[in-house]
Amino acid sequence: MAKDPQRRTEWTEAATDYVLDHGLIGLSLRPLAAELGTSDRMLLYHFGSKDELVAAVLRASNDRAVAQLAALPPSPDLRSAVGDLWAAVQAEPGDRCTRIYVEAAALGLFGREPYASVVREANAVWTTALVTHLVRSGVDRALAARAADVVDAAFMGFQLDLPLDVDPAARARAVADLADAVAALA
Amino acid sequence: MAKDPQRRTEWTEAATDYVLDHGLIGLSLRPLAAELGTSDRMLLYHFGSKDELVAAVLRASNDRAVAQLAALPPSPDLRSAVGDLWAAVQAEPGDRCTRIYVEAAALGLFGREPYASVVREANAVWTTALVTHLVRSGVDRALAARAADVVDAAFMGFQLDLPLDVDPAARARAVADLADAVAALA
DNA sequence: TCGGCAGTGTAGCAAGTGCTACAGTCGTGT
DNA sequence: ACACGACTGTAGCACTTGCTACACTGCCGA
Repeated sequence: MAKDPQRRTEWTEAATDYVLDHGLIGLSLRPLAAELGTSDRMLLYHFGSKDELVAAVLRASNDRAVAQLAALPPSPDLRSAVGDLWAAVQAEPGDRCTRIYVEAAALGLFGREPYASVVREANAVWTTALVTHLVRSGVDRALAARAADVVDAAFMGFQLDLPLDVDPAARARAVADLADAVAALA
Repeated sequence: MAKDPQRRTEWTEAATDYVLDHGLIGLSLRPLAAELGTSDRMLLYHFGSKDELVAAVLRASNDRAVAQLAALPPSPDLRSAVGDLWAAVQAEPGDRCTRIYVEAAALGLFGREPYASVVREANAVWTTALVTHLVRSGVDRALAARAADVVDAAFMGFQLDLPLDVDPAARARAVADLADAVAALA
């Protein structure tokens, strides 16, 4: 489809930045192309279709988020690992990746492609990253897998509420409660 | 704006059914109007704008979901209350209301109106309903409020993963884990 | 009887969508 | 020198979007 992989990867990164800023749901090729200094024509030429562009962007965004998790130093125990993970998820610049993931998941809620498929991939990779961090923090692998499922779900829920600007203290307490609760699974 | 409140409420309910079936994100007036046996012209006349229509639909959807929660008989304790709540959230027809809520929250992620405002309202009402059920189930009010925050977030996360058709047994285990974890907060 | 007004149908607008047809410009291999 | 293929700019297509202008109907009060 595309012959210049260099240009394609450059544009994928730039497009990811753009989407992270402007959101995924209303995404349209022409404004994006203008920001990249090109035209919708060129984006379609190099990516084949908007769907392929979106898929590439979502994968890139997910890669960034996972990389940020992987860079996290091990935590002393499960309880503090939950807090550390939330801090990592909330930290620039990965926080916006999670936001995009949530948008993609919403778009895939009714099975629409390519969102559903890409979200399925991304979710698997993301959950693995969570488990890996827990294991690195000394948590038993089986427990880590179970804890990760609960923690992942709760994180996504917190992320959905973020623009509601709930009291930050309340959110911090909720995260602490989550950590305590999950730690009690041991 | 609209002079015939009867017609407006009828259409609100019918439009809610339609949105519950087809999703909120790609919603367009003309197909919706066709399904209701009218025209986009009429919808705009009676609702004023698409945004007002959407707001009405979201409120109606949320009302339904909350009603389903309110109809739930009290649970014996906090732990089983979490399981019962999840069963209620998952049960027809309220499950689709949660899905729409997730879509609306995603649409409001970047502050876009009317989604952000309506989601803020809906979230408050929904959380209150969760707390109410927990209190009715004999949970201390302060604990119920904290548990509800964690449970709510986790539920939304589970909802996001639903179309990924994760292993049902794994999901059941995750819900059970959540219940155990939250119960440990006591 | 008549005027006004709520309600409705028809048609259309301006804007934006993803995508494509066509023509051109390069650099490169023969 | 020439042809070929990769790449790109211009223009446009067919379609959808929310919304509106205009004309018309019917009912209700004066």
